[in-house]
Amino acid sequence: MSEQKVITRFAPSPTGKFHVGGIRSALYNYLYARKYNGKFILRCEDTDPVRSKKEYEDYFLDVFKWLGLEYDEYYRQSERTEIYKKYLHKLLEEDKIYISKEEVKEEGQRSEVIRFRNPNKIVTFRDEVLGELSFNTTELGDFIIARDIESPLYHFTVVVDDFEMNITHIIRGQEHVSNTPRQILIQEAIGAPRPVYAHGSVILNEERAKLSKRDPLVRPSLEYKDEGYLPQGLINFMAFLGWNPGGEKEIFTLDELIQEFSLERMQKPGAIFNPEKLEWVNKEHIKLLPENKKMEFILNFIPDNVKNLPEFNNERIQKMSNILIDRITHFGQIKEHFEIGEYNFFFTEPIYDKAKLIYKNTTAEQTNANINSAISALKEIPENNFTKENTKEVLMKIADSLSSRGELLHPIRFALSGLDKSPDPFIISEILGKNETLSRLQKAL
RNA sequence: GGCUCUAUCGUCUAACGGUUAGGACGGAUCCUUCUCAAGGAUCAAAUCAGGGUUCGAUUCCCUGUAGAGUCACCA
Repeated sequence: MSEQKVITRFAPSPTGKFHVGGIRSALYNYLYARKYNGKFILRCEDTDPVRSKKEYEDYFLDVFKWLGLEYDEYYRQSERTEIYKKYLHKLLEEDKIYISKEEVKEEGQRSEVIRFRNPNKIVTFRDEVLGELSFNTTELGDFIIARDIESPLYHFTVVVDDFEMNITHIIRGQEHVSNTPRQILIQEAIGAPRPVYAHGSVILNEERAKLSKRDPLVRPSLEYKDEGYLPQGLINFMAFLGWNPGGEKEIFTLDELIQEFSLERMQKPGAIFNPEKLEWVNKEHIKLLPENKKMEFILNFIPDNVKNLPEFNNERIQKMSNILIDRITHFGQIKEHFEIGEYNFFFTEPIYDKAKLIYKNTTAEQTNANINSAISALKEIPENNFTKENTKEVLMKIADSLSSRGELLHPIRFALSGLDKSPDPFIISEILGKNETLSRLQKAL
């Protein structure tokens, strides 16, 4: 017997902006399908006409595009009414479902719905992460599977579609375990085979509650894009929420995740979404970026008013790339840093309080003398060799001869940046270049 | 409340009967150029409790406790 091809699916409903929590299930299904050279199907579950919106469908489509999770097939349930109808008719004929008269208690309720004739049995199924699970379906009663023949409900459409699309593995969160027995009942009624189930851990917030829509943590996925997170960072982080490959390596590319992913290593206990860890993972992926990619991101996040500063130019940004990136965990922070003026001194002469040039309890005369000796030492360095290594060498020689290095280093750095906190004077002078450095030091005198 | 599931540092987790219970994030301390950042080093930090089973339990079983999920004419 030949191996059955793996087919997985992810089925979001377009009733809100697709949030990060959902990414993990999508990812697991994607990884599993790719690992076994199977198919990954994306299905838009838009059977609820009042809550489903086209804009939300476009939204999750954009998320998949951004994350680079490619799907092999795409379906919209709202376009499959005829298929569901066919099954509904068949089950009606077989008396496995029936049209039920209802007492109308609330506005909007129908006087007639379609109910499933519950065989009231014990349903037992094997879950790849939870083991064997058993439910008495009697308590479910004759649950409703369609409003009417034209409008089937979730449990029914899911089962029909999974059957029609030959889904072999259903990987989802444990919030769905209690849905499983009734879906199995429907499967048995339409004669569908039972797929492999794998119910992963629930993603929790800091309060240990399931991520809910109004949780500040479950932001719409694209906000992460807008804030300069890397898809590979978010993917790596989400993959590790409730799964891990066992080793000590933590930073994985998408391809590596495909290689490593396995159902057996999915976790049972709920996993708390820890934003700080995301920051770290994302930063690790930033470090992995090639230089030109880093530049691209940096440039995208520099505010326009900075780009209009007198000495702004891309070459200078290129030189600043390391100090910019050292200070961030996602690129949006570059924008923040520029917005509060952190780096303006690189493109325009700083304005500062002269008194602050003086280090601790040194005198103005000493400070002047120190700056002067720095100037003459710096002048010796050729313009085309004005590197941080060279400036460091000459400046440190002077600094070490003083009673404390700060007597020299502080006024130099401050004269260059005008800031209490800034990168070190060596890298600043390299970025500024010999002329600008000397001129700012001169001015400080 | 019913049903179902879960339980290792604060967090994500490793250890699938035998380890000084490992790693990472975060935290603390120190070092590395005055400051900031990055980097390096070191430290603190856990097997929910009680019973079994076993020569031996984080690991298997039971009870308790705690937590989570779910109980729609939503998905």
